[in-house]
Amino acid sequence: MYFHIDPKKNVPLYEQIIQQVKEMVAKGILQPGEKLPSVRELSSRIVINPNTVSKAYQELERQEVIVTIRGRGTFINEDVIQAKDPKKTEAIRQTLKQTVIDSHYAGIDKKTIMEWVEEFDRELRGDRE
Amino acid sequence: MYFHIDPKKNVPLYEQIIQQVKEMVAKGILQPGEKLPSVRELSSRIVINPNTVSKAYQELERQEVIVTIRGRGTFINEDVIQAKDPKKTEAIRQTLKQTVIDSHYAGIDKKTIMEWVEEFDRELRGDRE
Amino acid sequence: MYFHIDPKKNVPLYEQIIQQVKEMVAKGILQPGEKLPSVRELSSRIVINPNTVSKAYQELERQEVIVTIRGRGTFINEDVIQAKDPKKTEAIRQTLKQTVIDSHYAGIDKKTIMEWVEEFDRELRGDRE
Amino acid sequence: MYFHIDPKKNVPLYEQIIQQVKEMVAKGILQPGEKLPSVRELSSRIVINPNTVSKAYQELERQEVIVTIRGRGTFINEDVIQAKDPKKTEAIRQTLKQTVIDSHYAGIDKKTIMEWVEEFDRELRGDRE
DNA sequence: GTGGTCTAGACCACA
DNA sequence: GTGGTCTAGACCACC
Repeated sequence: MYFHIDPKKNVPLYEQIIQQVKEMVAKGILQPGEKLPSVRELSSRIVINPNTVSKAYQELERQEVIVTIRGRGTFINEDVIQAKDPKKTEAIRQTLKQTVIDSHYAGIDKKTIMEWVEEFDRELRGDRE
Repeated sequence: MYFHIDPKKNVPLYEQIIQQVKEMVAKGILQPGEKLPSVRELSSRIVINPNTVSKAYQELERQEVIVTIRGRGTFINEDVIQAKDPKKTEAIRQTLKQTVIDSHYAGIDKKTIMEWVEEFDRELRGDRE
Repeated sequence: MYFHIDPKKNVPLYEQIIQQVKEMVAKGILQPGEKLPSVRELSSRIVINPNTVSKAYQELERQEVIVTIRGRGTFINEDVIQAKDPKKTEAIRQTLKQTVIDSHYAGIDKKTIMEWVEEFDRELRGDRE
Repeated sequence: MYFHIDPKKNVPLYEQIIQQVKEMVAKGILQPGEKLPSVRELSSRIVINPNTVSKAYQELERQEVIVTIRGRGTFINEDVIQAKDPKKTEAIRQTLKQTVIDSHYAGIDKKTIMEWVEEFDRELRGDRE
């Protein structure tokens, strides 16, 4: 369970933590019920301010990816929610549209995009379902 | 040639302009050599600070999507560059990966993603190639 | 006499115990003079730290809901106090106000709130008075 | 548009801000589209750290009570959402239940509770609908 | 030990 | 000017 945080990216640090936890959960690297490192531990491990880790954990809890139990720690939620939120869906659609346009300018063809989607999807679902 | 700018989105205004110009060029709505509205005209039309439009145009010129000819105006570049920049490619790959993960949490399956990619790609290339 | 403790709730564990004891007393499920399980017994039954149970009992005793007789155990107080504490009254008023506001945002109308109050009140008083 | 923040309450400062904004919006004191004081202004006005105000505003935006426009400020949302979230509804029900129980111990009868609900509800809806 | 809140002060992107 | 992010360091409630 490794975190790769890059302060040089323009993605906020707390957002990078969120993304990586969600990725690890989706891939099954983090199992439901499993304990996450404490705020203090993770913050010292990736050399970052505890508040930043805390912010990431709170957002993850809001998204129901993790649950925090007072005085005990934070844990991966037992049942991962897959709520169909129309707004969220539209946001993803727009991001994807922009990605396709950007790919066009970067000389990446549709076939490559399709292969990448296959690859990422396989990483998430292929090995367990 | 219509712009849909939404200040409520968390995408910066200048970025929204950039995206829409690039989309219109990629779709062929804006043809090479075609003249863009002046900074002042566009800024008054979409009710936005001229500096913001100016920033968007500067960035578009840096990306070689448009060219500015002093005293004449700004125009769509004659040949759209499709440079294969490894950094840009990797950035797109990462964005796509995150989109696939987000889709997983939003309950959007691979099939839907694939269809969307098809749809967006068709909009860009289908009608002219 | 069952306890339903949920560590995932953001209500502290000791507070959940307090609330449930008070509810059972108010409903008549726990009768005046009745013996409560010992700290050790209850803590092992609901799988919780004994200190947490102890804290709940101490607070219940402070509120004169229960009394502890050294060497004999803890018991429901013979006469439930209904002291009119202006501070407490104001606190309840404020909580209720916030609940009405939250209901407004949650799309719950006044009628529903009234029905719920009726329902909860009936559970407390209806069956015995 | 006055804020009454009391650091002595055990309700977090940022939560007090959230509650008061929601109350003012529900009462019509703050109209849709109206601008809220900037983070810096409000923080200096109620003598509180800007980060605390910022946290309150971000949570209010998440709840779609306000919208923030980059570089311009924060505004009351044009259409107040009244989403029926079962979890939220259940949480309100539980809070109300606890309030009724607490009222029982405080010697407050059902009639008083009903009157208070009437009073608070009138403040929210009575004057405009 | 755990996470939650708050302060003070800094820097940055955006308009 | 606006809000967003991050750091450093403190205090508190809970378990």
